Amino acid sequence: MAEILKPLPQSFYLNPVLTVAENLLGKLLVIETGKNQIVVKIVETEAYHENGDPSCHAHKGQTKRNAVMFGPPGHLYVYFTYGMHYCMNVVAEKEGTAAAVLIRAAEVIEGIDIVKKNRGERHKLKDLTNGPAKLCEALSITTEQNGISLLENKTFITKGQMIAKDNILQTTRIGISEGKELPWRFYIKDNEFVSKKVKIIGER
DNA sequence: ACTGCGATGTCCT
DNA sequence: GGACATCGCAGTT
Repeated sequence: MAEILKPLPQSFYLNPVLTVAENLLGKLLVIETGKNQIVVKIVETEAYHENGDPSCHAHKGQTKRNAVMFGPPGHLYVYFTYGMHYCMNVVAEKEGTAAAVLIRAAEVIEGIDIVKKNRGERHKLKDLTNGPAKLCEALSITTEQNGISLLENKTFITKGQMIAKDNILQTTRIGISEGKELPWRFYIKDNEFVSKKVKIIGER
């Protein structure tokens, strides 16, 4: 590899979850897999918080499944859903407060061969990682990784491209039935790896 | 382009 | 027993 990549400090994740969600855009997620590594650029995120957010898994308090969300920031919260899919989140805010950012989509920077192998060769490039469960499959993330630290050198997030405010769009979240009105989804404008194009009312 | 729907297992009430 | 922070495929316009 060309350069040394360093994990973001825990202080990055200690911020309010909406701040973390927005600031994660453009950052690089690095997965070391044996002698290879996969690097992806985060292009779409959603924030979830135990307070005021009925769609958050921790909305009704701590359970076995959501326990990691209550733990220290900078760890991975992975859950299984729809009988066949995994979704990955980054735990934010202080220990004892349940808050996390769902990584919904990313763009592969390095390790495309491994990603194609994980996802299946039939897919088009942009369909490899343009959704939360697709991303987990691309990176081989399962509940085995639930709770791991992002502050060490195996799986971590590092500084990437700075995204100008003008190139960040904020909308309501996708695939939930409660808390629909909260504009807690962030994505990079015009990025082709974003999971869903949204019709913005009033735009031509 | 969009719409509907089946697959499938775990957690929580 | 119901819900589920989804995906891929088939059918339609």
